[in-house]
Amino acid sequence: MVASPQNVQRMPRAQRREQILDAATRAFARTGYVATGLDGVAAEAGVTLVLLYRHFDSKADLYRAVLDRACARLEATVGSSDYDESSISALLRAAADDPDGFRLLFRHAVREPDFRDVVNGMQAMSAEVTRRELAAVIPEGPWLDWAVQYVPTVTLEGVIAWLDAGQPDPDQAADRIALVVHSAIRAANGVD
Amino acid sequence: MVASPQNVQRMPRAQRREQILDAATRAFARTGYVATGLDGVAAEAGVTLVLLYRHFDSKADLYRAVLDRACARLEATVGSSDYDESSISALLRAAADDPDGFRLLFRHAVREPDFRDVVNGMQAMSAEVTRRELAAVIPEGPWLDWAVQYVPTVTLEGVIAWLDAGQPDPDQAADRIALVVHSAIRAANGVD
DNA sequence: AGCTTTGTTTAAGTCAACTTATACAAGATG
DNA sequence: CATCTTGTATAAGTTGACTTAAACAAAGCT
Repeated sequence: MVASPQNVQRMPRAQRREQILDAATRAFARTGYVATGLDGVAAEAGVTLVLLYRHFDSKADLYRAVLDRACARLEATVGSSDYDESSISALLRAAADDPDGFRLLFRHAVREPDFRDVVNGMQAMSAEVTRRELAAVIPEGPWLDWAVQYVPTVTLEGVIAWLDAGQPDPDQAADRIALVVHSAIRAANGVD
Repeated sequence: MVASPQNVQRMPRAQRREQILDAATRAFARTGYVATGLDGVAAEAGVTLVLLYRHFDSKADLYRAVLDRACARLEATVGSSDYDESSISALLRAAADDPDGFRLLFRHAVREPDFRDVVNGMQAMSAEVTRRELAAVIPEGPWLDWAVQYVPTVTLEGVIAWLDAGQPDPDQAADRIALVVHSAIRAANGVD
């Protein structure tokens, strides 16, 4: 005989799916894809492991769904805007709206070869756009390469540090991160 | 009957150990602890899987040895110096001396809870020293927290980007990273 | 009331990666 | 030459995590 489950939280399918995605985002944001077990995800969501498989075909499928949603949210807030002043504000807004997703994308997903393709929609922003913008200001050579890698990192890490610091005044934050970014661009052109 | 191995590279035990550590550092630097298989490490070292176990008790043991050596090298070059101008030069020198170890420590090991303790000898540098230095310049509050996390990251990512850019002129690099670091500190105090 | 949907429990299957065991080949050394 | 050390090859044991299956309970809708 099977014990009868008390206090089961029933939910329409779509809503449950979202709730699982929320929990999975939190869980994966802590330790990334490989090191995070589905046990942990299920526990975080407060449901059974089996239920996960009623909503997603596999671990990879779930992870892709998590990343896709995080990407979609990010792009909805940031858009394909050029890499100008306002885009830092937009990034801060996006990070505040979905902190776990933001951290997941930029602390883990970017270094997971199997899923890099999902983030490529934004590596366009991060790499190609940046290079085009920077190439107009920095002469060809190793220091341009340096800046192309460094500037996005400085931006994103500034945002993440802002999240971790408790999200003080977003407008100030945008100005301050912009200051650092500009100094990085100036640095790539030589100190003097 | 067993095929006779041709062209076996014999080596004194200590030297083989170092060679394995080199290969393991490269392998782990690519994908971190969990996602890197001992198969891959053995292949990278050009030896058999079984031989790994003649030198190290387990995967965790091997990884610890790799991290310990990378830490030791880093500390030998950087020392427990204060966080002043010269320490950026020292970091660049250390990174150039052991690029794979450097990347392994600061892109992977810092986010692997099971092995964080190994890196703690330098989280002293990264966290405590930094906080003391910054607390003298930045008023208590969320922006101090922001800077305490952001400044070390800006420093280390600057170094890694420099590695990836082909290590152009170390002296220039030190000046340029210092410029960005100082601008981050200034930013934490407000833009104006 | 009866059917569908959502959920649980329990159990078992699969598979990759870590780990250990055994036997053999060949250089180094006294 | 005898022996120790370094190395390979092959096979099997172990474990943890992903995955599937089956049976049952209860909420919700028609």
